[in-house]
This record gives sequence, C-alpha cells and structure tokens, in this order.
Amino acid sequence: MGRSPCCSKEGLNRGAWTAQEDDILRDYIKVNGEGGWRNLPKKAGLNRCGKSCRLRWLNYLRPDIKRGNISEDEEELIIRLHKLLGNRWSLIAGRLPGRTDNEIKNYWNTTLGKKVGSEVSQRSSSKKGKMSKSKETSKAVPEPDSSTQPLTQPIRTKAFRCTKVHIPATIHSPREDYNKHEDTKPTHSQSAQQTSSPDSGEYVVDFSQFLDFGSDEFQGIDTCMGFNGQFDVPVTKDWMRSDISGLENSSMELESLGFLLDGEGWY
DNA sequence: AACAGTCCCAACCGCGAATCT
DNA sequence: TAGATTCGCGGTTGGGACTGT
Repeated sequence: MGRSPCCSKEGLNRGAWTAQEDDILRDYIKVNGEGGWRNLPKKAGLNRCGKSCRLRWLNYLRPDIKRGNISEDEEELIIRLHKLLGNRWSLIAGRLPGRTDNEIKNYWNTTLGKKVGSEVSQRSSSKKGKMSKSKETSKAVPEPDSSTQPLTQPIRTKAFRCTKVHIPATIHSPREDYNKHEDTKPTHSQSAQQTSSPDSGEYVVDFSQFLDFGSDEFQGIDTCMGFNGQFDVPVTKDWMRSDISGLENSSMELESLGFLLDGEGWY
C-alpha cells in the first residue's frame, strides 16, 4: 500500500539500536558532522537507512540532549506553546533547549494531553454545570475531542519575512491589560511601535523595532489564529534552534510575546 | 506466580517542502 | 522549469516496563 517504506530494503537493520551502532554513528558524526543522511550509513558502515540514523542522532545521541523528567516550568511552557502553535512539536522543542520534538510529542500524548484535556473539561463543566462524565478510565490516547484542541486554531505556514502585526481594533486587545503592568513589562517592549490605522481600525505593531533585530536576525513570522482572526508571530533564527546557547534570547522573546500567551480569554 | 491491561517511549511511516540537477 | 532527490516534520505503532488482579 502506498509507496514502499524507506527501510524496506532487504538486509537493513530495523528496530532498537545497539550500543555498537550508536558508537559508530556518534563517532562518524563527530568526525564528519551532521547531514548527508542518505549516504551516511554507507560511509559510516551502518546497516541502517539514513532516515533511521538521522532520527537516532536527533532524538537520542546528540550531546546536548537533556534527558530525564520534564520540569514544571518546561511543562507549563509546553502547554502555552501548544496553545499558541498547536502540534508543531519541532517549534515547541526549539523553545526547550535539550528537548527533542519526539520527546515533547510523546510527553504531550501520554501526559499533558490528558492533563490539559481534563482541566479544560473541568472548566467547561463547571461553567455549564452538568456535562457528560469524562472517560477518566478510558484508554490513554485521547480521542479527537474538541475540548482538547486549542481554541485558537493555528494556521500552518512557512516563515517569511514580515515585520508588522495587524491586530483588529474591534476586539479587546490583551495588550491593553498588558500595558497596565508597567513595572513588569519588559523594557524592550516599550520600543514596539504601536499605532492604529484610522482607515482599517487596526493596530499595527512594528516588530522590527519591538524585537530589535538586525535584518539578518529576523527570519519571518508564523501565522496563528487569535481573537476573531489571524495574527502573525515573529520568528527569529533562534526560534528553530535547540541548543542551549539560544536560551537567553529564547526566553526574552517569549517574555516579549507574553501578552500573547498570558490571559485566559486569549486562547 | 501468572496473566491481562495499561503506560511510555523509541522508532517507523508517509507526506510535503526544500534543494538539486 | 520540471522532475528527481533529500530532508524534516507530525502521526502512528510496537514492544518492553509497569501495575493490578
């Protein structure tokens, strides 16, 4: 059915990796660097397909991978980013240094999905009074349930260059609330030029000043749904990075997007 | 102790995007 | 510019570990 799997060639190893295979792959990448996955197995002397090698390296062998329990802070960040981005695990992982998209995806599917789902259903049931009892003892994998879906549907786009955000003025902007907290506001957010367009009735936030990026630091935007429509989230090159050195900038940027992430009514 | 059910996570699969020729 | 190739992502699966009976 469909196209043949990439690892279907006879003689290629599949399944769990042995310590010896790990060593071979690690040593090869140490010498030759990442990339060229297609030919890597042949060159390295591994009886695996390139895809399998890449996955093993990215999810397990990379030296900067942080293993072990996900902290409460990380958990909270994942939940917030998931609300904003949906199932874009690689982007979410890019905000959690040392964590892989696969790990976060697994963690969501096994733990957070249930957790968030039950919180949402609790909230909605307390609002609406009686609701059908949630299947607490049902199977782990939650069935597609609108209550577990982000209320703001992310639109999946590729990043492209953009420096402005258009926020419809007809809706209540969380920035109004956000701006009330003058003392907690990140200082660089004050440089964001927020103007309102008299014709369109929109707020226009100039992120090029807001984020203070040089032209090649700024990569583009991701588009997400929010309010009654669509808004764009600026994306820097660091957004895709997973290395630890990007952490400070990452947290800064997150902070600067705090007004998008904070607030119940915002989702 | 043995079995069944559930959980968790590494690995696989297929698709779309990006890049190459 | 079109087709081929390669890469990267998200969804899904398989199987070992754990827990309950």
